[in-house]
Amino acid sequence: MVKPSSSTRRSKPPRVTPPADQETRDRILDAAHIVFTRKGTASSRTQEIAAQAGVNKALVHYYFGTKAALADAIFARALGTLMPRIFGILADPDRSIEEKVPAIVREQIDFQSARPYFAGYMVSELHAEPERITRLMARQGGRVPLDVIRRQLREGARAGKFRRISPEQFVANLMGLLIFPFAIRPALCELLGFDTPRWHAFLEERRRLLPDFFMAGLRP
Amino acid sequence: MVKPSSSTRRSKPPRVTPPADQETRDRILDAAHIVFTRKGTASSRTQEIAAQAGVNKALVHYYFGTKAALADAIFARALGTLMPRIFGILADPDRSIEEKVPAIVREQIDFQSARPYFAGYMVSELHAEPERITRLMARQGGRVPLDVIRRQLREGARAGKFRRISPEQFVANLMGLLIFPFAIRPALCELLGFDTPRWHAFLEERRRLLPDFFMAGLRP
DNA sequence: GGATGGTTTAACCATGCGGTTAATATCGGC
DNA sequence: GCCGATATTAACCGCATGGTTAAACCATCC
Repeated sequence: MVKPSSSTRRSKPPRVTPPADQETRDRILDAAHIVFTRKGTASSRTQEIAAQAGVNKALVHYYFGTKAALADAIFARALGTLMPRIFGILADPDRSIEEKVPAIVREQIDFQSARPYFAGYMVSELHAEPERITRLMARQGGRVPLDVIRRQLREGARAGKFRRISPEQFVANLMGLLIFPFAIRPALCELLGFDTPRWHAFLEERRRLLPDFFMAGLRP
Repeated sequence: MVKPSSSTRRSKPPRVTPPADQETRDRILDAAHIVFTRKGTASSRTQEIAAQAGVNKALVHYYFGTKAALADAIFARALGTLMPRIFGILADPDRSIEEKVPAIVREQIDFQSARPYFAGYMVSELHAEPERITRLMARQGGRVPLDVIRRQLREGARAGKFRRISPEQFVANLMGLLIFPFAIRPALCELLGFDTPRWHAFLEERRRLLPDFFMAGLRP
């Protein structure tokens, strides 16, 4: 635990916010991520996070002050992991929409498959505490960059390649198709009678289908 | 409050499960629905439900035994409201897919618009307690009726009208497109810079767009 | 080797909350 | 008008949980 002391340590001003040991800090963050994503913030116990991190409960408070602050950190981190994977690709001016959509589909199906609780967690938190995203978006990034995709959609429409569709609808459709099935996986499996292998088959099918389905939906 | 006594009352066996006054029972259910959908089961307090129902907290337990049981009741009720609206239409053998899709789109956008917390609540609960839906589906209905839609998709594909697509993918796509934006509304509004009027404009646009988008996606 | 200051822990505290209980209110039947 | 049942309440209980505290720990510097 005892790391070679924070490198950003200046000698004169006696620091106010303790930077604290980065290693244990990360251990707690990782533990919190596991617990929070699995159970949601409200049903998670700081004690369980501490245990998961192999650390005393008080230490969690030492590093993050309050459960809510820790929850914020985890949520912000999750958001920061997810959004660039979608909007990073969408904002690329050097790739056509026909290239971007399959790329995002592949990327997201891989990403979400590897993190079974991620989508459900995100949606749940969004619903449980809608103000949080306002707060967070204000602090960091801000709006999402839609100009590239807007331009590409407009040009495609002018060329008769696409139907007239706003980038907002485009994004809503894409995210709905990609994320929703993961967010409600247990229900979907029960509803459709999927066991785990059939779920994976479903995802494989989806990987092939979605790009065509989505692009066909774009055409007039 | 005091209703003309339960009609199902038999005189001999001293009833085990109290049928209890239907009117207050419903008042509690309605109150619980409001609180649970707004805050989610985990963050809701029985006290708040009681207050919302204008009733003593103990009475909630008198009627439903435990918070979890009440939560189950509310969730089952919500599921029973949502599913038939989608699968009732889908299972109709007398309407073509071209008729069903726009009907469901209209219906769902109206339904969800009138219940801003519904979608988020459903997804959250699904994520928080995945076993619940297993339990519930076993008790009531069971699987979802996909045969009609399967037949229609197959015939459409044979006629060259549709791409080859399984009813499972069909349903996943439809639900994702319809429900997801409502489930993450706060995030979507923040992300896309929507205020309330623009959100409604977005929904209007969506009402027009989705049937075409979806049907175009089906075509080969 | 001891003073200093960040790190970690065991023990503790206050309280919010789910659930229970025992007493009261209300009504239908006689 | 009283009886037996159900309906409703105020008061209470136990405990889990978020958060605090005071002490121990352990590097590092002089």
